[in-house]
Amino acid sequence: MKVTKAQVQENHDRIVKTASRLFRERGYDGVGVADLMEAAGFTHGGFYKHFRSKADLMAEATACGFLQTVAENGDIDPGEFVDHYVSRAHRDERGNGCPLAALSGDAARQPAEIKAAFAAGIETFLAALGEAHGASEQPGPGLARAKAIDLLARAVGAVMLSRACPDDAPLADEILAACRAELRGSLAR
Amino acid sequence: MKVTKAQVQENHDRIVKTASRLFRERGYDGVGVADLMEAAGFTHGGFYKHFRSKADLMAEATACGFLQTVAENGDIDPGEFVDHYVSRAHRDERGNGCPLAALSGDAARQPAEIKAAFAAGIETFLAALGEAHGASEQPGPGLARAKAIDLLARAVGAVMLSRACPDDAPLADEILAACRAELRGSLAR
DNA sequence: TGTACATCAGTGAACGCGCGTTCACTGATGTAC
DNA sequence: TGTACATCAGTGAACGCGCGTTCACTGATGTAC
Repeated sequence: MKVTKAQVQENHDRIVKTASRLFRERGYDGVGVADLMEAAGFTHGGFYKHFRSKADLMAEATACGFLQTVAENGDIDPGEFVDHYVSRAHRDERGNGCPLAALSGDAARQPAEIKAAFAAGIETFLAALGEAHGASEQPGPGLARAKAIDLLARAVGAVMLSRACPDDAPLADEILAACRAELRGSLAR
Repeated sequence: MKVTKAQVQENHDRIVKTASRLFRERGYDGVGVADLMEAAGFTHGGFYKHFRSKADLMAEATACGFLQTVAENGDIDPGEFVDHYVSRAHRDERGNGCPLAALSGDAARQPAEIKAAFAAGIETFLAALGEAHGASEQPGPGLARAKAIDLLARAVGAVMLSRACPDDAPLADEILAACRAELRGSLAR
């Protein structure tokens, strides 16, 4: 049965948001089209009325995840960002966390379409961090940008290494605590 | 046909080494048992004479990758480590590079068996970095360990973010350059 | 505004394909005498 | 040392299963008159 235009848009958004969460939880290859459509409340056949391919959705869902994450992390100063990002809560909530920490390992093996979504996401992140960072203490935009890049890489690396450890390993929490402390120290300088 | 005991061991090692390289190149899910055995010069049926399951091989191949990587990065000082690890050569040579940068995203979704191999690999890395780092300038072992963890997370994060960008994106190289410069600055302090 | 018809989002069965794993078989190796 | 036999690494066909994608169909929506 046909549905209203507004309903189509709403359904499309629901599929993308569901995919965005599931991809972050299980990886791109860990979520099938049928899985995903069922989780969004549909049967799998309708998928290709919304997307040309699974890769298309992957790109769209990735961009959606960045939007959500940057909105949550954009308007806070670097210290707050570190505490929020390099945390057990973030590590344990993959589905609502940053796509960089959840999917950048997968992205490296994906087609240019998906990699482009990551590059765009990183730039958005840098712009948000650079503003907060640069405004507070850095006069030169170039230096502030390099510092923002390093800050992001450190935060992403810390969460990823922590996630790679067994859930009950003390090392998993130690990594977060050590990186958080070192990052705070760097920001204070 | 049966083969000599020495040949069995040699074949086993060849399968593990081949898997270690292929997994780092394509991810755990990107390499099938048949693919892998063919790349090592065998037919797929013999796989289960060497391993109880694919997951078993994944753990063994991961440990093998860490051995190789720590051997290459263990006996150098932190500055050399940074230049070697946070480099275009490393980014572009996934198959012979560090398992942390190639597979820690995948590891987060794998069974405890594989995660344990990662935790062990990280500890080996920290021991190697901690010795070089701690001996040269740090008196307290606790601080040296936290610094080694942060150093590793930064290096891993930098390579992973660079790999997530399209191959021809300036951002990919910029990330490596910025993180390398910031890391060198931190080590100098 | 009311009617007839074309559109198309969503359904559910079906497609070919590659996956991890199992199995009967082969034949050189390793062992017991 | 020589012979008979059990072992078992490697072969290649086969298994059930889930994947991404296609397709004929349905029926309410949107549109043309």
